[in-house]
Amino acid sequence: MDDADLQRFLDELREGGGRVTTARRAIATAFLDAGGHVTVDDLASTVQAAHPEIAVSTVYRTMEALEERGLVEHLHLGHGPAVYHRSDELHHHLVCEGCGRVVEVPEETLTRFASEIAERFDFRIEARHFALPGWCATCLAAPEPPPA
Amino acid sequence: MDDADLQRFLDELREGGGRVTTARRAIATAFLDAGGHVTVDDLASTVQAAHPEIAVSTVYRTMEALEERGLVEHLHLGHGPAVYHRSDELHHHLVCEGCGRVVEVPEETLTRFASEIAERFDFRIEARHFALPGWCATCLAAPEPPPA
DNA sequence: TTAGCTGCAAAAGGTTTGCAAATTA
DNA sequence: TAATTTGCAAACCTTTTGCAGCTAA
Repeated sequence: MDDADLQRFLDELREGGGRVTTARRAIATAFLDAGGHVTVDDLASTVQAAHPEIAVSTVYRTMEALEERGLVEHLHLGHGPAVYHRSDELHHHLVCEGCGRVVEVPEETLTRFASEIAERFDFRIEARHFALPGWCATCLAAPEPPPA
Repeated sequence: MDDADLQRFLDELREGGGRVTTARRAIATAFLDAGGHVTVDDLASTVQAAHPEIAVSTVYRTMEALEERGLVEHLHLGHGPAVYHRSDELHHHLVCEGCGRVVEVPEETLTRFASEIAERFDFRIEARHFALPGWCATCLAAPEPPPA
């Protein structure tokens, strides 16, 4: 993990009048160590190994605080819990409905599609908050392929 | 509502060894009357007006049975409960994260984008199960526009 | 000192499940 | 009759909330 990142997270927390506590330091560290697509539950387990007293609700509230400051973002991969990732990673996500595998696709992959939608439907697609579902090649070839 | 549709729903239920009960008839009727994008809760309320004893769990199980037979499909519009629609309406959905408005877009709107994704990422997008989030023109112009 | 956090426990939503009793075919 | 459904209640899972006590600034 990059210590500078942790520093930045904590600094930004303080800047908005927030406080840096043991829990927040531990959660931010766990998050940065994990490197993408972590659930609150993942973070809670990691953090609780060293600090069993840190509550899940604190993890929720800490991630919320980081999100308000624009440091992290959550997204929904499908059913199940939301995952968090650093907000400086601007990619979209494809999720296989068969195996759950996540494929990251660069932002600009959607550019043309998004402007088509904007033009025809007067609607600005902002597809980072929910993953695009579908089927990966492996699952398409598998014994139990997707419906239709 | 089209009586032929109800008939078809009930027939298909019977064909697979399923049974047609008072509850299922009432639920199917309520669904067809509603005409798209109904939650289980919507259906339960409608149905319970005449049959207070019909349980929500029965509505879940009935819609599941209809879905297994390919008559209906559920999709997730965002947070909140899933909605059901007839599976012969093959469109995609845009949902405004500001006001919740749902815009239906024809299947083929995604064709080019989907083949681009297929080619570049070996992944078949199947975006009917989750709506595409974004912002409608009204909310974009509103006092509190979307982040970023 | 005092606004801002924390832990805990409880609650809120949406959905699923177990089971005995009722019903359909 | 035998297999399927039902109603009810309880459980589940993720997330949110209330609140008294604690703590960073």
